[in-house]
Amino acid sequence: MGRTRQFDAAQALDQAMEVFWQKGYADTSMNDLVQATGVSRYGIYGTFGNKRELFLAALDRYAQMTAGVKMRALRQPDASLPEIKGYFRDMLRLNRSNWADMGCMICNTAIEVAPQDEEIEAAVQGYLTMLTVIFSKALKNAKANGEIPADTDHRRMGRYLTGQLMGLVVFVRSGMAKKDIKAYAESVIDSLG
Amino acid sequence: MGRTRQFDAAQALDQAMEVFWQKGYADTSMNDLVQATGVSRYGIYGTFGNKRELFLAALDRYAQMTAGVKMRALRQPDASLPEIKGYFRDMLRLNRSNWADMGCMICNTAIEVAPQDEEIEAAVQGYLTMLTVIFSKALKNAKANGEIPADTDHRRMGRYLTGQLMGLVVFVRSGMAKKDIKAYAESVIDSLG
DNA sequence: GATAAAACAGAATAACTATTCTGTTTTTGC
DNA sequence: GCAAAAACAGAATAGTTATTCTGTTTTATC
Repeated sequence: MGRTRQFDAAQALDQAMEVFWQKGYADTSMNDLVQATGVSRYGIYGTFGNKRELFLAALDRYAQMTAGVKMRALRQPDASLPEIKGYFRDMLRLNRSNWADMGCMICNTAIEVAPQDEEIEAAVQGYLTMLTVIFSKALKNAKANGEIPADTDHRRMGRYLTGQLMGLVVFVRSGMAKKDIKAYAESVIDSLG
Repeated sequence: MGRTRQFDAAQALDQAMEVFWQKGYADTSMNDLVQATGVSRYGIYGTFGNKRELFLAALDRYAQMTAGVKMRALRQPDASLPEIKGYFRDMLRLNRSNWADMGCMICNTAIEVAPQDEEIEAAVQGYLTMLTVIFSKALKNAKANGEIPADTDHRRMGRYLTGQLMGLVVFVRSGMAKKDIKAYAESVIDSLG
């Protein structure tokens, strides 16, 4: 018995994620979240715990979305160099969409929250490792295909690409001119040979 | 006439800079600044205006310090490839110092504040351009010395290095394991040939 | 339809925020 | 030493914050 819930928790989480992604943790108020989700305080606290736990859930949702949607092609078992290059090219196309200058929530969180919260720091490390693993696997395939030199350390290069991606999303969020961001991304792509 | 100031404004600015660098803008309170600097509210407001103006001054101080101290060798008129590589190697040494995991204040500000404040966004762009110019000049010398191919676009490569540096400082601030950060930095250095 | 359980909207709380105000102390020029 | 100006410490203010509480409404089961 009891009244039925008036909102969709998954949808509310998506909306909360977008606010946290855009404004960061400290600058997002519970009021912002109530407004953005249309869910009352009661509903938010009852469903997600508190602000910090909601943030953790939103961050995880972001990582799932990134891996599941934006990196779909890159995560195919046979993905190799073309998919890596395609990913960096797609970033520039997304850059013209709604997400124009929000950057990457994992990177934003690494900068803003990780130094002050061990659990969130550990989560960020996990997501960064996930990115590195995704790149590494594609690089391993690229090596098998002869697309890159046979003596490439694909793990190390995977981390190298993750770092270059972080540079890209910093540029995006910093408000840098699109042409300069594009030139940077092309440098990354060109470096892959 | 009038009472003499009891504090050194330059020193207070340095201390404020360190707090902002570590905790970011939103999470630093005026109380934090009063405590860290030992200067009263009256002194801070009278000398620096308000929190935002103090932050701008601290950010500029940081950029001057970075360019003037950390990049001293790189800014010599005849600096070339060895100085670039040396800079990335030095970053790892600094990484074991007091500034262990604070990252780069320009990057932190790009992520946290730039999207919400046009003036600060413009300042960040200026500092990022400054970094790119410093790298570009050294790369131009490297080209003249035959250390890198003659057809290198040194401006573009300068920005590429700035982006890779941003990736590095994101890793540092994220709390990544030192060995992985080191491997990343070595990848950057190796990419220079 | 009655009842109990759960969800609701929004008021209340307690702590914190940036900034300003107040009364006191110190200093310099006379 | 006196007076005025400036700097001081810290109280006061007005606003915001995350979280909890209160009273009302809705729902599923009997």
